[in-house]
Amino acid sequence: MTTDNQTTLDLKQFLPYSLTNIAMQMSEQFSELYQQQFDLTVPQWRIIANLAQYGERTAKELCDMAQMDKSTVSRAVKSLLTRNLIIAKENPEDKRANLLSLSVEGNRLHEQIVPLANEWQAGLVSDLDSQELKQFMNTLSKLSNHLNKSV
Amino acid sequence: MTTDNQTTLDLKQFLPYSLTNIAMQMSEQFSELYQQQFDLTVPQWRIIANLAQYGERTAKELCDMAQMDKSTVSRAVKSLLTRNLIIAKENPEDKRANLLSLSVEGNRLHEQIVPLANEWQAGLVSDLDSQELKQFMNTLSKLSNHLNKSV
DNA sequence: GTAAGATACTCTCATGTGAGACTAAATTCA
DNA sequence: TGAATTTAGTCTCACATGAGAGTATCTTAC
Repeated sequence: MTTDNQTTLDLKQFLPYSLTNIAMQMSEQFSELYQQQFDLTVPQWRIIANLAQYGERTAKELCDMAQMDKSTVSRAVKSLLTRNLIIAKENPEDKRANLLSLSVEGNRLHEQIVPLANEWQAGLVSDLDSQELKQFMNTLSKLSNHLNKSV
Repeated sequence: MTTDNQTTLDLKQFLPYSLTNIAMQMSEQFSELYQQQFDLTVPQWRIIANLAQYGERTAKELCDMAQMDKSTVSRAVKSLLTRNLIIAKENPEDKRANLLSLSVEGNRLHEQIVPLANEWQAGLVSDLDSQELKQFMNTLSKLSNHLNKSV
């Protein structure tokens, strides 16, 4: 790939541009699977998925893990609590920061979505062989590391 | 990569999730380069970059190219017009759809941003060798094709 | 050629987001 | 200890976004 630093910018090769486009499409298409069917917003789904994978966390930790604003998380948590999909437990080590975790219903919901998610992704990557996918994930995590370094 | 379709979802490996995170970080970090310095919003920058690369286009075409909502494009175009960064020319083939293009000032602005963008990306991918980058771009475009097929 | 439908764009309105003020709790430092 | 600072979370406000109505123009079908 030759890039002329002076005058030319190829958007297809420019990552902040093309990756944003692709990520938006993915998120949009995948979120159709849970939005109407399970009445979850994107932030709500992200919280549930993180609690399912990583267990008990505080709101702050969820902000950091999923790169969401504290207000967004605060609202999503509030709504998940009223729907009894998550549980808040007092944190013995810090009374400001409740420990959040999935309720039985929340877990059941998550278990319904997981196979849909895995199927969806299997379709998405069906054009790639496993070596290519592995390589792609690897490069992605290098990029992610680089971005986190410079913060 | 082994995935248990029944109960497990690894968010790090789940593309709608991890790609969104990475794309958001990229866009955020890169946009710092043009937001204050050149007083451009993200949609404004995207329009300028597309007009620079692809020449004269209608608002509708910009919507499709950059996956932006028609309202968002309409507002960004309006503002770029009042700032004289772009020019609207009547379209002989369709009086509803003006042909938009960069003005001299718009071009000058773009020429200032391009080297910053290329430098920025060069830093981002500095951990990758050129083969790895090429492969990554290739996989990205396969994913993009797949997403566009299913729309 | 005209009526009916589709399309490009603008505008209005409802909603979600993020910045920043605020409160309560924890930590640091003297 | 006690005072000053930091931190977690909520709330308010300003703003950007996207859905949908409205207008002008173009296309299709009879």
